[in-house]
Amino acid sequence: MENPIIQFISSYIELTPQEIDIVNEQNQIKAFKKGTVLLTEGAYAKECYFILKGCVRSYYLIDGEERTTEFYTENQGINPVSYLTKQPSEYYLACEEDCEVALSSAERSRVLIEKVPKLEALIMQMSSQLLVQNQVSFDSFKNLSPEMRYLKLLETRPDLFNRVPLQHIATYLGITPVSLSRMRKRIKVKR
Amino acid sequence: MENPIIQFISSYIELTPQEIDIVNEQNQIKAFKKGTVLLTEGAYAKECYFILKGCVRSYYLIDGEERTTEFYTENQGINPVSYLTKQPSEYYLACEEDCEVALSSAERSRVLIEKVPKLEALIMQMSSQLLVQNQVSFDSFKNLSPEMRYLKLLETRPDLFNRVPLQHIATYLGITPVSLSRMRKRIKVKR
DNA sequence: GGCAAAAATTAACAAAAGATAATTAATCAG
DNA sequence: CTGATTAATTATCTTTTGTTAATTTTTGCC
Repeated sequence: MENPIIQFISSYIELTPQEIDIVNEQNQIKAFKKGTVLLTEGAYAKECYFILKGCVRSYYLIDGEERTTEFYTENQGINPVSYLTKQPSEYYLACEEDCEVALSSAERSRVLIEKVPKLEALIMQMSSQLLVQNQVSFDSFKNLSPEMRYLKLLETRPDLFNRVPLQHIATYLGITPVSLSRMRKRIKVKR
Repeated sequence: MENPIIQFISSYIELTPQEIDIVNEQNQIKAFKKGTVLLTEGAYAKECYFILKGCVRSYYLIDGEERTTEFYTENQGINPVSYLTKQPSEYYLACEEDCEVALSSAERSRVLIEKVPKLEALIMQMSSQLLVQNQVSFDSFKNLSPEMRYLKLLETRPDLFNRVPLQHIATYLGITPVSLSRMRKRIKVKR
């Protein structure tokens, strides 16, 4: 059975057996226990991630409160802003479940692209795709009410509700946990 | 006096006179009157833009209401989602002022990169920068209240308030024009 | 299994936003 | 300059969210 990264790459471009070996060589996989903090506010992100298994949450700490901005799950990549800008991170990354994560660094990405040049096109494509996704998400967030955001999340990522505490989903939706709880009750009564 | 695109590129990488000529050749500049719609919902964006002068607004039409998602002004690039995905656009692009805009297309970008390969690195860098900006904007939007978003916009882009109607700023901030008007009054009274 | 900690819900009240309608102000074309 | 159109404000009322605190439920650990 092939590893998930090769599977992922192969769904975009064809890799020769030699190239698969190279990718696997450059590949570092680590396991993290639930609760592990991968990145802290103020720290410099030295690595980017690709989730093989589990769930990682990004959040800001504002007035002592955690404000969730994203949940990353299987087959999602994390390019911390701090990793891209080389500035101290403004947010945290923490494992919400036991995780298996593939790690890469600027240095290792460089080597990998050097050895398998056609990966560069894929990376550019993914980067553009990431931008699109982010933009679409932002637009959708702005265009929807909290209640519609909640209902949409229920449809698009129902698994999240069994994987992370509701309070984190609340701040992800841009509301307080109390408000989410109230909203859920309201919705139940409606039908 | 050099044209703004050359100036812009030169602030990142060094261009030889020959390269400047090539860039200028591939460069198409158009003027649009205020009110011109550059992209319509359902249409396929064939071009991307770089604003030399003026202001372009992106907005969705939802239940007959315009919901502004971005204001693009001088030295900002516009990569419509539709341009990147080759899918019909979900939003509109319209000139809020008389504009001067540099246009590019997939074909022309390809030729340009072929002739000036070092531009590819710049484009990748800008793409990554765009992703960062978008992510930071989204996070900030989610972490701030409408009032704080308004105050922040006043600080970071005060020019907008003299360039576009408040109603569009309102939907950009994620609230209704009526609510913005009320908020402005509230803030005045406070001090 | 039972205890402690964390999470979720509920209640009550204040603050802000949405909706609708009416009024005032500003803009623009002839 | 003026009338017409568009934008902005104000008022009123409803709905939703924020805040704080108390209570119930769930989770995790020994």
